[in-house]
Amino acid sequence: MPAPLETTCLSDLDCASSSSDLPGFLTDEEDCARLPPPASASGSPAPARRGAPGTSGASDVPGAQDDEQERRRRRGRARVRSEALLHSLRRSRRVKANDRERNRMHNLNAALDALRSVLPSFPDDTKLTKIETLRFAYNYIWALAETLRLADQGLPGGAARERLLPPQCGPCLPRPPSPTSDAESWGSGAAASPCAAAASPLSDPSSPATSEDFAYGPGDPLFSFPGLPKDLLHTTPCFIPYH
DNA sequence: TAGGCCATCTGGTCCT
DNA sequence: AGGACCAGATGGCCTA
Repeated sequence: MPAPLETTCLSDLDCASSSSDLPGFLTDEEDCARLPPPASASGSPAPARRGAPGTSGASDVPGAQDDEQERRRRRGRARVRSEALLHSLRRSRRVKANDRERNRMHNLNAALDALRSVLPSFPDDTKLTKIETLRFAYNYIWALAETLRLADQGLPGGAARERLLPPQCGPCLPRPPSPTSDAESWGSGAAASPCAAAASPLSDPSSPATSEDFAYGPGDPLFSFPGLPKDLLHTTPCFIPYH
């Protein structure tokens, strides 16, 4: 019965260490089956390990009944050993998998940090969350690409914006294309018109936008895209989708 | 105290 | 078979 392992292996470390000394593995159950009841309650565990398997005194007891009993005991011990082996094998694989997973997540976080480091920084050194970093990077890349495109066209910022503005929109750029079809997570669900969310904060600074509208409003450090034409900066509410 | 963010563990699935 | 990837669960920490 693997019960002792199940109940004692509460942590990975416990189990990892217990699996390392497996070759000499002997469960408490085996010890109890093999040994006579201890004379005192505080018997040291060392004596329990004495005697190799098969060297018990049962063999010098004559009688088929005793033989059968001994066979049954051996079968039981073998089953316990194989189950424990299986359990500890699974355990050590799990521990290794956990370790790999941890490393993988650390690498992912390192890559995220590298991404943060090339994004425009903020005066208050606010660390972007993971999701903010990804969204901001996406928008930032889009904004840079847009800037390049305008530069290629040789258009001044104002004229360029004229061409960019959708007719139904005020001071607003079209949103960057969604990287996925999951419109909800990129905030387009609420804004069939890309300007819907931005209209309020732009027209009325006293009523700041909620996080459902967009994350960063005019004056927010996130507006400071290096290299972006100034007049384009004021259009950013529409291309910083959130939620 | 509730909610957000994060790290970690875990089991399942896919790939090599 | 073993590793990579993924998503769900859980618990800790922090902030409004």
